[in-house]
Parts: sequence; C-alpha cells; structure tokens
Amino acid sequence: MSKVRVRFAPSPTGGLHLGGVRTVLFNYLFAKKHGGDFIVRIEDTDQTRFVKGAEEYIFECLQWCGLQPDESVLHGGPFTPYRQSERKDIYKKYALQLVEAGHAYYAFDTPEEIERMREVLKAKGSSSLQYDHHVRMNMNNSLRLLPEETQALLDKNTPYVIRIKVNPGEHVTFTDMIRGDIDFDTSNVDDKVLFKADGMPTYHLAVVVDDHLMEISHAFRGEEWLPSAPVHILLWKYLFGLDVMPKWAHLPLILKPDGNGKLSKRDGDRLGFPVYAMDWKDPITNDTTKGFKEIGFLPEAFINLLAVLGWNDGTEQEIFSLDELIEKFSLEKVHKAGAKFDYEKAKWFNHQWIQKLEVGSLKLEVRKQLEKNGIVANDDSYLEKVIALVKDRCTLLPDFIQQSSFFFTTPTHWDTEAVKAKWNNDKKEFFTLLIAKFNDLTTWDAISIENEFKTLATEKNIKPGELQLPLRVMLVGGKFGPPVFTIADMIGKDETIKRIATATEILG
RNA sequence: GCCGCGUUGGUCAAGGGGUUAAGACGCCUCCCUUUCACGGAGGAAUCACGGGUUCGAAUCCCGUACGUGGUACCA
Repeated sequence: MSKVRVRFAPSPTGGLHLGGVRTVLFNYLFAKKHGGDFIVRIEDTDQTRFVKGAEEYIFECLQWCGLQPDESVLHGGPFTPYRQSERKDIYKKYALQLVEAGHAYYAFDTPEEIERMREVLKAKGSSSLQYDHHVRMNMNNSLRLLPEETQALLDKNTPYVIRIKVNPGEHVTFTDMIRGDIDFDTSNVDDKVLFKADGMPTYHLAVVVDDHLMEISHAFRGEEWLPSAPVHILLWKYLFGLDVMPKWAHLPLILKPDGNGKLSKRDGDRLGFPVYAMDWKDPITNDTTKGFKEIGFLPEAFINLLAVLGWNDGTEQEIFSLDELIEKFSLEKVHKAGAKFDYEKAKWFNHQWIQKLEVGSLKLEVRKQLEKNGIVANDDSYLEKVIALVKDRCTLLPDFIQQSSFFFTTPTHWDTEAVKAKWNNDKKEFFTLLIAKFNDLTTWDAISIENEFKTLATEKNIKPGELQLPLRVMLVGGKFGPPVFTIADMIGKDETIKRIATATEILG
C-alpha cells in the first residue's frame, strides 16, 4: 500500500497558490491511481509566518477542487499530531541522535559571526559563501570546540543550532520519478541547519522525520527543492536507511506568463487574473486576493487546466474529468521544464466545461450568480431552458448575468446608440403596428412570432434584417443574447409587448 | 560567483534517428448567423546556437548561449 503525501506551508501571507494546488493534484492523482492514501501536511515551522485560518482555508480550497485528503491535520489519522509545532520533541530527539552519531554538530555562531565569515570568504574571492567543510573548523561549533567547552556553552544556555555535517568528496545519487537519476557532489553541499535556536526543526529535518514516522512511500514537491535533496538523502541514510526512503518526484514550476520567474500573487494582481484557488483575506492587512472560484471558474475546469500545465497524456485530448485524470495520469508524462501560465487558455477550459456540463449541474451556480444581482429564478424548468440557451456564450460564471438577466427582468436601460443612427418614422410606425399584431396573435411561439414579424415587415416594405436589431435591443437591452424570436417566446407576449412599447417611446 | 534543472511557433505541447514537425490557446481570413456567441473551412508562426556521431539528427554526444531554481536559524 503506497502512501503519498504533499506537504507545504501556506505562503507568509496565506493563500493557496496555483502551484500548490497542482502539487496536491498530482499527489492525489498518483495516490488514487495506485490505490494509495493521500496525505496533506501543512507546516507551521515558523510560528511568526503562520497565519491564522490558513489551514482551514487550504482545506476549503481542496474540498472545492474535489481533492479530499485521507489524512491531514484537520481530518486526522493515525499519526497525530500533524502540526509541526506540536512535534518539537520528536524532531529534537532525532537531531540529538545525529549529533551523537557524529553526523551533526552544535553551532553557536551568531548571525553577525556568520556574516563576518561571508565577508572574509568574499574578500578571498571564494566561489562559495556557504557554511560548509571549508569553513566549519574556523567557526564556533562543537566540531572545533573541546567537548568541555561545548558542554559549558550548553550549560550556560547559549543559543545554538544543530547543523548537518556533510563530508566532501562523496556522491549522493537518487532517482527522481520525473527526472531520472540525479547526482550531487557533496563537496558543494553546505552544512544546513537542521534544528533552530527556537527549538523548531527546519524543513530539512522535519520532512525526513515525518515522512519516516508517517510511513510515506512517495513524496512530491516543487522543483525548487531539488538543490536541497542531497541533504534529505543524507539524513535518510544516517537516520533510517536509504532502503526505506520514499520515492521522490520534483514537479516543474509554474512560471509568469510574461517575463521570467516563478508565478507569484503579484503577477496576478499586475496582469489581472487570480493565482489563488479561492479568495483569501489576509487577517493582518485585511487585503483580499481574488480566487479562481470567486472569479467564476468551475472546479472541474480549474483542475483540468492545472493538470495539463506540465502534463499531457500523449494524445490530443485536453479536456479531462477528475476520474479520467486518475485513470490516465502518469508521472513519466510529466514535463521536466517549467510552464508559463496562460490565462486566456485557462478561460478556454472553463468555457469548455460550461459547455460540457449538463444544464442541471450548472443550475446551482447560475442561480447563485443571478441572486447576487437581485434576480430570483424560482421556476426550475424555465431556468434550465435559459441556461441551455445561453451557456454557449459564457466563459466565466458571472457571464450568465448579462446573458440571462433579461429573461427574468425588464432591462433598465437600452443601448439606444446601436439603433439610433438608423431609426426613423417608418420603423417607429412598424413597431407600433407590431404591438397590435402581437396582441392579436393567438399562438405565442418563436415561429409564429417570427412569421408575424416578417409578414408585417414585407407589408411595410422594410427589410426584416433592418428591424431585427432594434427588436433585439428592445427585448434584451443590448446587442447580445440568443435568437430574438426565441427570447420573445420565452418572456411571453405581455412582457414582449411591454418592452417594445417602452423602448419605442424612448427612441422617440 | 558557485551548484542543480531545463530549452520544439507568442503560449501549452506531440514527437525520443528517416514525419509535409500533430493538436490546442491566442491572432488573421472566409463561411454560417442581419445581435453576441457556438460551429465549420483556411492562414501566418516553431525544433536556441556551434561542433561532432551517422547514409541520415528536432531526436544521440560535447560545448556555448539563454532561462529557471537554490545558494537563509523561509518553506
């Protein structure tokens, strides 16, 4: 039984980023495909960075996406506690074990001392400014100090960190499920801090300890973690053995649409699209960042567009349901290179899903959109008919407002500019007569309405086409919407006549 | 600077020694529609560069360039 986990920290300000959701998604797909458990872990390594409400928010996002974890800090499981701040003692135990075995050491250097070390290295023209085997014997740590000196510092409660001792000249290799064999020369790896002065572990220690204790078999994370992989491999070797180490997959990055670099929240603000799954309100600044959900994306589309950003099944298929993704997903087909995010294409996916989804499944969301604008759609079958008629023209959910509100309420203003230029007395007379004709009409359906309209137009010697646009604007309020005669049919005879009368008057 | 990873149209991408180098988004033209769309038919646009290997390279190898990530008591 495999156990796949995603682990990530909310960003310093909170919110769940596109890349985060995609990492979760790939985890989920892999776990479900192989019948494994899907675990979501959230870190709060640094309390000052951890924003209140961030955990709940993240799980709300995942729920919206349909990615329910089997185990998580909120959903429980056999390995509680899951929150890192509640596991401090566990990490400390392993950190000390490493010191004991000679794979790690106490370091008492102050930030200023480390800064000074870097200055010296820089002055010497050294190619690396890391705290590593080149410099550690010049520093204030238990490797250089005599055991008594170290003990004395410890006894005096001198602040310390625990660093991993990386021996140079060795090779650390592992097989990444996406990238294949990766090789690192330990000469370039620095003595990373494992355990911080505040008693919390760094990611490096925590990820290894937790993955072991929670029996994780597969670990997925972003490509940005690749450079620190050798530290994690070394820790696995020292602590639990490489034979029980999980398999790694380093996912490609999602990049800015323009320019270069990782996609960030600021890019969304700057270019006018969301980067978070759902609206996130920063509890400190009270700033709200727009989410895909609130801007009108369907979860199906959101998942779909994320899945094909960096993955492709090798066929021409682009639209996938979550079930299809589970069936077809494979890590071998995941790209190695980062992909730029394209909002235009993202919207196209949503449009496709609106077309694909049945009217019934759209009803709830459309009703919500209408209600937000004060339109109550009580009649279920009427609402369904409207949705079927307008969904072709909707890309985002709020598009349903413009495309269908006139089916429920009389327009409050008319785009008179669209007709005014060609408006004249003949046309005015036509519409006045049309009202009378409509009044006498016994069968009210699209075909009868159209026939009546065209017959009168021929009688009056006006091209029907010249009159259709005015009629549309009268009924709809603007130059959009489904076929006019269908609209007239739908809104009913009285309402049609009323709108024609009102608008004719306005046009003068 | 050093280390890692990458590089097929503007973007997402298929293709992994012999292809007219798929497809999608976007853009343009036309058809359908006297609204806006949907739909349909076309079009412009790509193998980063230089060396090898080979009868033959987008595909394999080596350089270079470029991009990106890391280089924190952040994750």
